[in-house]
Parts: sequence; structure tokens; C-alpha cells
Amino acid sequence: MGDLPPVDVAVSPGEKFREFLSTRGMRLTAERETIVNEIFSSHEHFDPEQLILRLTQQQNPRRVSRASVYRTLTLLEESGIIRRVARANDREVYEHDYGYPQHDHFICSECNALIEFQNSAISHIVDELGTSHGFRVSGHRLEVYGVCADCSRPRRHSRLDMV
Amino acid sequence: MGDLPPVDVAVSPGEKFREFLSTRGMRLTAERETIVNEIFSSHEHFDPEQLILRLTQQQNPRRVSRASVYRTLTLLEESGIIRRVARANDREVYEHDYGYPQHDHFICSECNALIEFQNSAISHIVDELGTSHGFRVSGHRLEVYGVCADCSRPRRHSRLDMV
DNA sequence: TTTCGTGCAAAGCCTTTGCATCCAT
DNA sequence: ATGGATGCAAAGGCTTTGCACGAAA
Repeated sequence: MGDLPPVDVAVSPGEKFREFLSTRGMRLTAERETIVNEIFSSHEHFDPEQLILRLTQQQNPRRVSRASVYRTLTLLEESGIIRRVARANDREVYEHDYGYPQHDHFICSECNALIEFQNSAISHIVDELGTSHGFRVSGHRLEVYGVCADCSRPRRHSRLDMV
Repeated sequence: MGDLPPVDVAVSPGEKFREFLSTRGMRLTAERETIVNEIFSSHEHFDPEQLILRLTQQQNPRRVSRASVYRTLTLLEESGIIRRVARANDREVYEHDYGYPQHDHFICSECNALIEFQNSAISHIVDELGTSHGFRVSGHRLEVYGVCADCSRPRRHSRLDMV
């Protein structure tokens, strides 16, 4: 992520999360807030393990357990604040949804990079297809597989070296 | 699956698999053949567990172990004979690839049905996008989320009753 | 107090793997 | 004989859950 410009949003992700939680009679605890903040401190894609790593590495005011991270990720996804975009290494990969424009991804089979792109035509076609099939569309996920520009090059230094 | 007309193919899936295996110095064993045949005996989507169930329920000439099923699924996918299309209930869902036209899916959030559709415009756009991004496209996967026609209806009998 | 939330450790689940045995070439 | 293949059971790896304790309303 980070390729696309963020969308203007009225309230912060944390605030948005609080609203969602309250509709369920749940609270925005310090742990949950810590997690949301960490997630939105960077626009990168992440999986649970990476997030946990980030949370433990920073000299945290409050440690958060692995269980709470998983539980919170589920809530954040249900609230539409983040969404699962792929699976890599048997782990779910998430990205920001709230405050970020609709987009899809190229997935490089060489370096596993997730490259974002936006294309309104796709959404339009998807909507039309839904209509013609009597399917009420709520969203979609398009993954384009292949090899990215970097990895296609004759390459002296591949993107792999940077990982 | 089963919605789309099959594509004419010169050789059977089993034969195709044998060819693939031979390029790796591997053999089309009785177990592997049993698995391919079972898979292609129906056009339905399936996950490993369902396949194993089908293999055990039929009065099989040869029992196949769970391990072999998983190992063979991997080979079949690598050979391009089947492909993974989704994940449901934490299990990979496969479908025929060989002898079946390129298509995408609607996924109903109510009844979890996978509904296929074909649309050449999407492939075209995807190719163009790849070109403009320097991404060498080899394929794509488009999942459209929402509610299918059956589940959208006021419903007396939902599609759920049929499962 | 009463309900919600956390942490810990154990359990769950799907999938993979080590290993001895078998089979085809 | 020799290398690939199978079955079995155990191990792996990610995620979920039971439960007792802690915190907020």
C-alpha cells in the first residue's frame, strides 16, 4: 500500500472503530486502541504475525496478547475498517479499508509483491454483471497474477535482495 | 460449476496428468488416477475434505490415503489441471481448469454459493492494466461478493434448504 | 456487581512431513 | 536393484477458545 492517495475521512480509524463497537455494546479498550493505532501508523499490508511483531518491538505502553490481536482483527474486519486482501505463507494479509480508496492488486509470483492499482471500469463491469445476473453486489476482489516490472527485468539486483 | 459449457479437449484429464508427471519423471499411479477420475466425474467445486469423502464413500477399487490426496492435489494444481478458486471454512476450494473456460465467480454471502460467469471485457482490461504497469500478466482471479438472486428473494424456501 | 475484555495455555483444524514399506521399471 | 509412491501417524503452523482474573460502567 502507500501507492494510492488516501481518501479524506471525517473521523479517525480509532473513532470509527469506537462507533462500531458501541453499536454492539462493546468498548474501545486501551488494547484495541493500541492495535488500531499501530495498524494505521503505516499503510503497508500486514499479516497477524507482522502486526504482533510491530506491537512487541515498539516500547509499548501496553502489551497486547496474541489472542487479543486476533480477536481485534476480526472486529476490525467486521467493521469495515480493514479488509483481508490475500493469503501469503498461510497467513491472512490485511490492508486498510477505511480511509483508503477501492483498488485491486497485482501479485508478483517472483517477489510476492502486492501492487495496487485503481480502475473504475472494473467496478462498472462488475456492477453490470451483478445486475444482469440478479446478484446484489456488495464488493469484489480482483487479484492479477504474473510477474512485476522489477522481476521481469534482466535483473542484476532483483527485488528479492531487498527483502 | 457446471454452468458453463466445457471446452473441447484433445486428451482426457488423466492423460494430460500423465504427460505432466512424465516431464518430472513421475508416474501416473493407480492412486493418482483414481483421484483425477473422481475429481472429473463431476464439475462441482470441491475442497480436500469433500474429495476424500467422495473417494471413501464410493466402493473404491482402491483406497487412497489422505496424504496422497493432498499430495496429488498439489500436483494437479501445478500441472494446471485444477486450480484453487477460493477458501471456504478454512479449506481450499478447487475447480477444474483443464477443459473448462476461463471464468470468474459471484460468491453469495448468504448461502455461500459460487456462481460462475464469463466476461471477456474483464480479461481485456486486466491485460491492458498489466501492460500499462509493466506487469506481465499470467492470470487473474475475480471474486464478486454480494447476495445471489435466490437469497435476495422474499424467500419461502431459501437455497439453504437445499443443502 | 455485573458485564465485557484480556492473557495464558490448551485445543482445533487443515495440511505437511518423516519414515518404513511397496511397487514398478 | 533402485528410485518413486503410499500410508500412517506425528508434527507443524495459524487461529480459536475455555477459563479465571481484571477492569470499566
